[in-house]
Amino acid sequence: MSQGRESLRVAVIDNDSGFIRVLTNRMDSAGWQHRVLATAVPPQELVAMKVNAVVVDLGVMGDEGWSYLERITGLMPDLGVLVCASGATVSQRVRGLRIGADDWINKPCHPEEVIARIESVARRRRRLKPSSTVGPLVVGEIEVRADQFQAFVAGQSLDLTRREFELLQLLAESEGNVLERETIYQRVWGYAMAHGDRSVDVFIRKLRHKLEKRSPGFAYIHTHFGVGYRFAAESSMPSAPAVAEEGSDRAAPQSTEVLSASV
Amino acid sequence: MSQGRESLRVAVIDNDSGFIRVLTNRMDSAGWQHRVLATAVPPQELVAMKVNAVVVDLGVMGDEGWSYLERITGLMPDLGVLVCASGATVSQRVRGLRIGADDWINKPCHPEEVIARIESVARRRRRLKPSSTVGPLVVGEIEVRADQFQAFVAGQSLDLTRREFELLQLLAESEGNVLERETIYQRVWGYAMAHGDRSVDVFIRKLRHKLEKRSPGFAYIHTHFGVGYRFAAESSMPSAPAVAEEGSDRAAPQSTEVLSASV
DNA sequence: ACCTTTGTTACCGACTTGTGAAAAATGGCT
DNA sequence: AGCCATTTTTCACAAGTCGGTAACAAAGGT
Repeated sequence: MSQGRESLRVAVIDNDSGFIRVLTNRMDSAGWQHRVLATAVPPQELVAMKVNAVVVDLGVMGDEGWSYLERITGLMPDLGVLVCASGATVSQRVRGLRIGADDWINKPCHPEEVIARIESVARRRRRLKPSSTVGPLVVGEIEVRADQFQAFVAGQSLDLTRREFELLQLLAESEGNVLERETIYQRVWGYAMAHGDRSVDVFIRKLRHKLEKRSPGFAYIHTHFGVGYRFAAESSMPSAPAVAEEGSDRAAPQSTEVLSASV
Repeated sequence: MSQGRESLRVAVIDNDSGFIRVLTNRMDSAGWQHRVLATAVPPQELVAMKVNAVVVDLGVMGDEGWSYLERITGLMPDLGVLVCASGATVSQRVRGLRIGADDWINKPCHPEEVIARIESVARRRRRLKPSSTVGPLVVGEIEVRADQFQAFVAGQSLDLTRREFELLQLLAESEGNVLERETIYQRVWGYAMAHGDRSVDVFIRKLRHKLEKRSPGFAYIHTHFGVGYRFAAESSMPSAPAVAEEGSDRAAPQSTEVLSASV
């Protein structure tokens, strides 16, 4: 499992240009995605950005600062909040932490410490909910559920083994794209594919078989000769129209019809 | 506004008597349970104390400090760790945070701020609490009662031991989801699972046995080879009608609407 | 035609899990 | 303290399952 150093998404709410410049530099070299905001934004917007943590200087908001802090910590308990303010007293820091901030560091401060504290806060937050963030993935009639390590068609399990599931998950995630064998092997097996290794082909066959069993009438895995494989739900019925993408409503081959609700 | 201020359990590893006196005073008035240790104790002992957080002065351990810190953060990812040391440099603080400390505050510091930071570090507990406050948990024929540390079928106790109950409770709470052994061990035993440890398997067997005794005709614990276990009440009778749950059939997806168009 | 790439099947060894029992630890009791 | 009953952990072995390899067939490309 190569979960370790995942790139964080961080929002910075501050207008101290010097501080921002050096901080964004550090975040860049750490490979983090970041967004700088000169002023407070509505909490909804922070949600939409899907950030793991937010660094905020309460100074930019004046008296609103406290209530803003309270709002985002109350609304988004999973968000890491690091307050980074100039010349705050002990009682101010205590107040901020009590309200829900995860950490507080006074300026002037070393950017490396800010980075380390963001990491720490994000690490702590992530321990909370490791899995529930990933919603089920739907392609054609297939539903891939990471929390179950399984895929389903109309509620019926495909009985995939671990490797089979991981392969299907990778394919489903990159729906529509052609993946070369080397890429697939690298991402599912975790290391480079030896020359002449046929494991990918064999597992593709196993997957095809199980997909066909539970969802006949669709072809999911398409071979691109000399290149690799592409995953896409296509009707294999000669007379039926092509795709089964979301939104396409048509008569099902069997007696059961599957409607996919949202993206 | 701090509602369910359940008393935290905190261990303090330090020998600075003045600091300790004033800190324990504050913890007492906050209603926390605490234990002061003049020297480092084996991580297992911290596990046994079931503390939510530990405050540690790396000074008391000399060079061992770093490795000790590394050990406890590695072994107990859920433990809040607040380092509280005298005159640490930025790079030392960064190193500590990187190793896994949740926070670092330099002495001399105001005890109220230490209290607030401990709270902040331990705040993740809030999430799990509400589940225990709600009524007993029912899955299939099984009723799990957290207030009694027992589970029942038709009013009959399963005679679970403490560990058995905790394991069953965890499984029942995450009904339908596959839990990996490492996760189970981490959440029931409280620290990281050693490689090759079979305790989870053994207790799963014990649970299965007791569940089978009191509730035959149902299969509750399902093995996912190479992954872990999933808890769900499924009728083991071939012809018998299904579950006493809201979903009428097997592990069913929630995000997909299945419409049967049969005549 | 020729060679290369992919499909398909069967099999064996390695690893995972089930199972019972012994050993160790825990906790109460006198 | 020592003793006993219960619980937890560890161990060894049995039973299963899966993954990767090899070997051959089929299909695609030149």
